Amino acid sequence: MSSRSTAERLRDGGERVTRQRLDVWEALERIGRQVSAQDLYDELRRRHPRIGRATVYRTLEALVAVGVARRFELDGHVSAYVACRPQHHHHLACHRCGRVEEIDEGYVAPVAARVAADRGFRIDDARLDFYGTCARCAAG
Amino acid sequence: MSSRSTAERLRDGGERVTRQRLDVWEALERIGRQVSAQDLYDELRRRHPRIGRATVYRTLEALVAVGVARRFELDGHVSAYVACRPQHHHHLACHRCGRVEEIDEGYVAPVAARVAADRGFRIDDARLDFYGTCARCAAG
DNA sequence: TCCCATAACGAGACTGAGTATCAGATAGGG
DNA sequence: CCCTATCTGATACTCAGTCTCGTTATGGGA
Ligand SMILES: [Zn+2]
Ligand SMILES: [Zn+2]
Ligand SMILES: [Zn+2]
Ligand SMILES: [Zn+2]
Repeated sequence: MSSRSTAERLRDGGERVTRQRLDVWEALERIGRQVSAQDLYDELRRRHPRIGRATVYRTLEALVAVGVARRFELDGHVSAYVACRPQHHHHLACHRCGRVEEIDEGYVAPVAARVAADRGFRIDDARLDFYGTCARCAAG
Repeated sequence: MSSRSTAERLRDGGERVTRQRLDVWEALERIGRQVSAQDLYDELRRRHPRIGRATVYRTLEALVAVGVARRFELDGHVSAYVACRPQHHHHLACHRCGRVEEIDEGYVAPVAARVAADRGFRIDDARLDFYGTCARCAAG
């Protein structure tokens, strides 16, 4: 169950597991696409009217830190978050419907290795994001 | 000369060429690394005390729009800008010294083609960014 | 199970990046 | 040179994100 794996991830990262953090995670996963922190906060308050604004923001960063969510940048300088496989960093985002698909690490690793070798760079992190129109939106 | 090419780029994009826009471009290029809009504004006011805050922000977006600069996201949810070859989108950023090197499109295009074919995605734009330590910082 | 140190929560104040407004200035085509 | 659409800059404003601090609750240890 995904909420259990998130709880374990939090514990492994030295973070406490709280009701609120699981609520945030559940909402993020249920939405299933990229969403701004503010919109997620509004959504959460419908089911959990007492949840705090700061808690949502803090929790989203915690989820990113333990690797089950990822922060994006939207147009207009606003952050958005998406539930995400741990350690996964590469995405295919449809800017029509907002759906985010994941890209396997295998596509990227060889490029990183070549760049590191060619430029003498020690690479700690990589981000590869493609933007376009998903198959479903292109059809419909 | 690079400022002339920037002027041409602005004109080609239907944007006017003003003294302030060239000043912003010149400062951005002289700095030669990623810089926040606020820091660039502070820097610009030393030489051009009457330049307006909004002008700097607007101009940076205009430079991005015509393809001679690129917007980054720094930690802490702050945008940073860097002078950039037109249409160039891929970078190698040293998080020790802030230097940004460019990555040739040739590294990325084959990956984009494979992803598009495998997933039925029509790709409009791609971002590939590597973060790590540059050769100079690793040595020193 | 109970305790308790410590981390997380929540209400609300605060910060500051970024934007809107608008009167005045200016680029640039005719 | 003129005219007008665009740009500038001073200022006010918005609102995403953070901080504070008193309260609550987790989770490890007795
Ligand atoms: Zn992912
Ligand atoms: Zn779509
Ligand atoms: Zn570049
Ligand atoms: Zn460096």
